[in-house]
Amino acid sequence: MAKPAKRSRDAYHVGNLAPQLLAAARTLLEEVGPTKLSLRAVSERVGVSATAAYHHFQNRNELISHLAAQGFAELAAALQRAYSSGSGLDKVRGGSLAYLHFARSNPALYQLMFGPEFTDETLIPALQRERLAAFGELKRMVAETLGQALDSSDVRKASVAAWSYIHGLTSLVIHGLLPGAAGNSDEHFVDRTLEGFAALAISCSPPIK
Amino acid sequence: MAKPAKRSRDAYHVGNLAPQLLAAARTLLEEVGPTKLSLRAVSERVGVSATAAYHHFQNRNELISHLAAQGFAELAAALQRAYSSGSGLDKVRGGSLAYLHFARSNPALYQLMFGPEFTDETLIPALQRERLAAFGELKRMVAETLGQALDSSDVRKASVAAWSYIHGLTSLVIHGLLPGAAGNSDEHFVDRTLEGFAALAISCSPPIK
DNA sequence: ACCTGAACACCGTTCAAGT
DNA sequence: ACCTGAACACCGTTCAAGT
Repeated sequence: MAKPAKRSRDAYHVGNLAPQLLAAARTLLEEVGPTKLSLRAVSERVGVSATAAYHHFQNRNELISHLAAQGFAELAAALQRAYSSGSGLDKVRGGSLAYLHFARSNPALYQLMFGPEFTDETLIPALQRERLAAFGELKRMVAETLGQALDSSDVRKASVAAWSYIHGLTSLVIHGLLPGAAGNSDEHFVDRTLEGFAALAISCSPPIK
Repeated sequence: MAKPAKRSRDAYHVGNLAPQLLAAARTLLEEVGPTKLSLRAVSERVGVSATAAYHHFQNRNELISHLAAQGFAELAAALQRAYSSGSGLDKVRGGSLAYLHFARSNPALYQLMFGPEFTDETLIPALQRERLAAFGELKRMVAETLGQALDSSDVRKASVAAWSYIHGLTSLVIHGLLPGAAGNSDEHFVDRTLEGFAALAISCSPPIK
């Protein structure tokens, strides 16, 4: 709320610098984009020296890892809120809308979450955990629409399929690869692609004898 | 083939520096990843001053734009080669395999192609053109499996759906978000997700009366 | 026309020193 | 324990000067 005024001289020790840095990074992220988020700019915005962050995070990667973890936690929560008791299609549509809406509301964060900085196996525990939690939420939805156990083979396969679809659509929309990506509603994209899948499913299923 | 030996003093003018820079950038890209590809490192590898590139490209963004354009052109070619005259499912499977195989063979390039550097509308013509050409190839495949005209509404919707699916799957595999992403074959991922969609389609279609 | 070198404004990161 | 300042090795980019 308040502007990030210069820290007064007597507040040499901050006490809660880590969360302040994360908050500043979060807003800066959406301002400058995922590739141009710099530790120095974050520190300056908080009003602290350029190297202060190193007493709370190992390096830039650990800072943005926490940002990404935060993003997955919020995505999981959004999916949970989207719980729908309608038909199978209603559940899939509801979840897809919640997913796409979260990403379009936090485009830079979403790009960061699936960005190239976290490809290797050296993920911090928080990121690994929240990522799994978000995917777990998706699996729960799929299990319900299929009416099968959470750990069944069908649910695992269908969950990866559903995640591929909604992540792919989201990614294309956010990066502006779809014509009119800016002007159209979440419902527009989700409903049209769902119709597209239905058409493909009919053409791909072997003719019923 | 040959090592990028130091340019001899008499070759002050190179003549074809632009393609040399692109070639060096392409190999460096896969070595260091899409975010850490630096103009200076590319120039050094070619054996030219750090600022020479600015006589052939406006800036770093234009250089990597050409790289991305190259990537989309190769992706389009790969999809074209994957032409399959089998059933609808065969066509979708063949195209998906070609797509995923291209991306897994050029992971950093694929990440660059869909990276955050090209979100705005200021795309260079080459990139816009090749991107459209690649998507056109995908549309052609979808039109054939649906048995409908290239510009029909069904084909447009199903094409975005298909692109969402395969881009999403590819992205998840490449970024290592899927368990065992490294060890499994292209066929494994494509066949399993295709089965997953089939299961979802059955649960989502309204009960046949 | 094509390339270089010095210069500027940035980065991430380290380390000794301050409070 | 927590933070700063100077320092190092990098960046992208500009601009005057060299060939």
